[in-house]
Amino acid sequence: MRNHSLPTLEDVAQEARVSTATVSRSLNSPDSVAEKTLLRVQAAIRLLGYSPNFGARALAAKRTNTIGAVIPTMDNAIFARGLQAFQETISKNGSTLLVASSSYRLELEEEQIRTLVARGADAILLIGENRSDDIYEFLAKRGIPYVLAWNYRQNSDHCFVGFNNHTAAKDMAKKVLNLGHFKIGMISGLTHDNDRARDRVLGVREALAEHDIPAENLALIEVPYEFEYAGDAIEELLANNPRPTVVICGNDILAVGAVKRAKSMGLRVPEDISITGFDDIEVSTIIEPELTTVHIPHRKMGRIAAECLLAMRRDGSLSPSKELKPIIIERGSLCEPRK
Amino acid sequence: MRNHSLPTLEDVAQEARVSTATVSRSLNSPDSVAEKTLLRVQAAIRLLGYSPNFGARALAAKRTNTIGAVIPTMDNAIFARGLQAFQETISKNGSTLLVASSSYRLELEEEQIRTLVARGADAILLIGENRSDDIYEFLAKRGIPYVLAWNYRQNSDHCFVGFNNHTAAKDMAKKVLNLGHFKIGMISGLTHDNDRARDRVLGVREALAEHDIPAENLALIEVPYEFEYAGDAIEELLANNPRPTVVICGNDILAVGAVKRAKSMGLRVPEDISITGFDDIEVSTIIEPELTTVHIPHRKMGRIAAECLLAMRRDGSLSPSKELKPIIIERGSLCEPRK
DNA sequence: TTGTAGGCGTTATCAG
DNA sequence: CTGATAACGCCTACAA
Repeated sequence: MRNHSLPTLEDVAQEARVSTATVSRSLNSPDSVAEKTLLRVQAAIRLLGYSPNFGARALAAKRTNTIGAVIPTMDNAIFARGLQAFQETISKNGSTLLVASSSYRLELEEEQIRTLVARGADAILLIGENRSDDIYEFLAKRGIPYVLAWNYRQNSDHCFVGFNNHTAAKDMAKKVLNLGHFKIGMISGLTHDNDRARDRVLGVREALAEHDIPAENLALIEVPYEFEYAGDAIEELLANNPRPTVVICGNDILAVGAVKRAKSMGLRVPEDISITGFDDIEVSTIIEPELTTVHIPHRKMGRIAAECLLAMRRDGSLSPSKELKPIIIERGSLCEPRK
Repeated sequence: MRNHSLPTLEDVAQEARVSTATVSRSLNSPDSVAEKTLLRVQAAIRLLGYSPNFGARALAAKRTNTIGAVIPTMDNAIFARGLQAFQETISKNGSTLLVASSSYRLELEEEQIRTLVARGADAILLIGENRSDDIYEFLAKRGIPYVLAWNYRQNSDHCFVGFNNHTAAKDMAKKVLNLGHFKIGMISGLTHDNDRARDRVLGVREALAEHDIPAENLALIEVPYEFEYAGDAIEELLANNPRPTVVICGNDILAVGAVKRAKSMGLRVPEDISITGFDDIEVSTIIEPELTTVHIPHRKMGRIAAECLLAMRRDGSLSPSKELKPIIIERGSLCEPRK
């Protein structure tokens, strides 16, 4: 298992009886090489099983064709679909994807970003906008373009590719309120360090305010994005008096956990308690009843984020933000409150 | 967004009034540098905001500290949990993970592997063993260690970190048969190019044979790992006469799809039709009834695979294979056939 | 269209 | 413990 010193540009050059420069050109701009020469070089490359050395190439060309992404977690499906689309677009463009996950922890994310950059990532995908200015400065200083996905803001210096979490959540809340719900529970993800979660809470709050429902009518619990926590949370919410008739969840994972627990407590969903989700990931149609939730076009978001990033790297300029429109999907987990 | 030419080793050396060699040593083997000098160097590094250039480092050191992984898909949860654990272990060791997915396509996988290697991956995680010899030769020739996960074979030249799909599926089939089922349906993933799927089918077949059940009693359908396909498949199976009393599924995704469709056809699971899964991913406890399935210790597998890979890279020798033991988890989707 | 040659930022080998 | 200095493999003006 030793490193039988691989063939280099030089070896290929000798084999093809040309200079290393010509071999390099055959690789990077075949058009500028004579047909005959090109063929000879390619033959030599195949014969020797040559493939370029990444480090050397990165060093000389000052780019790696590598794009980094730091996502909060790979453990559940929230980011899976979007990331898959992102990666497909990236590799279709001849670049590779470097992934790291931060476990929703800011300091870890910062470290991962720096690592990716050190590893030569020449563009980066980040989730949301919530991180220290240091990092943005760090990236700016190195001229590394980045896209912030899963969120959207107007008039920002950043390039967002995502959706307005605030209005999306607000729309869902309005739908809930229009149905006649008056006493509301909400299970949110941890809002500390998470702008998406925070915006969703604010959206719900705003909807209540506009419907002249007192803020005390909203019982809010924050938990990590895990089934069990959501279960405990809904149990707590249901212990309130008067008990809420609906529980708005910050995402589908939480909603599924809440539905499961509610059912195991002997409640019927949605007759006894309505529950709504957010994201429209796979599980939302596996649970029974299926979740009424906010559909996010994850694949589209991933693809567009990739396109923006590639464009920014290519042109060296800031790409305009792209806003995607969430849609509420009505399935079975939300209905009118019982009289 | 300019590239204000970043500080180099040389800059740091000047600032700290030492040679570049000393700076390099301060970074890579701090112990071999005098306390005083070290402090001066570190101060300079901080002052200048220096961070080493990856390409140059890779070029000079002949290693990248990058580990690659090619998985069939990131789109569903099958590999998510294991990969997350893999990545955690990798990064705890100061290496980074490079991920690519092959969409279950062999030629794409080959391309991805070559790309990862070209990108400087100095060790690689692969799923299963089913690929051309060319690739194994390619890796061997470059001295790049690899681990094959999600499968296990004895007396192999490869390092496997996984489980015996054959016996795991066979055990499940035996449990089914011992319950008295006699007419069996099976929904498998596409076995072409997929050794895990193939082994699972073989395991089921073998169990039948040992129970003296004629091979014709097994109705087998192969489909891609997607809910809808599984739904169509079970519909087809249930149209058989006599109809099977149980459907063994190649994984949980298929099982969930099958359960959903069976229920929507008005059948009760498991009273009218038993259905079993494989993997024990999240969805298996979300569907109702919860899936009786084969539990695979995904996180453990990911962690161990990483440890093996790191060891192989460190020692330059083949690491022994590790076998993990699947366990059948009994939940509600399997019961005795009705008389 | 092709070749020459300098340089990219580190590491590693030797002396000192 | 520290400092020169030669690789490392490729890219890219610049020349021819």
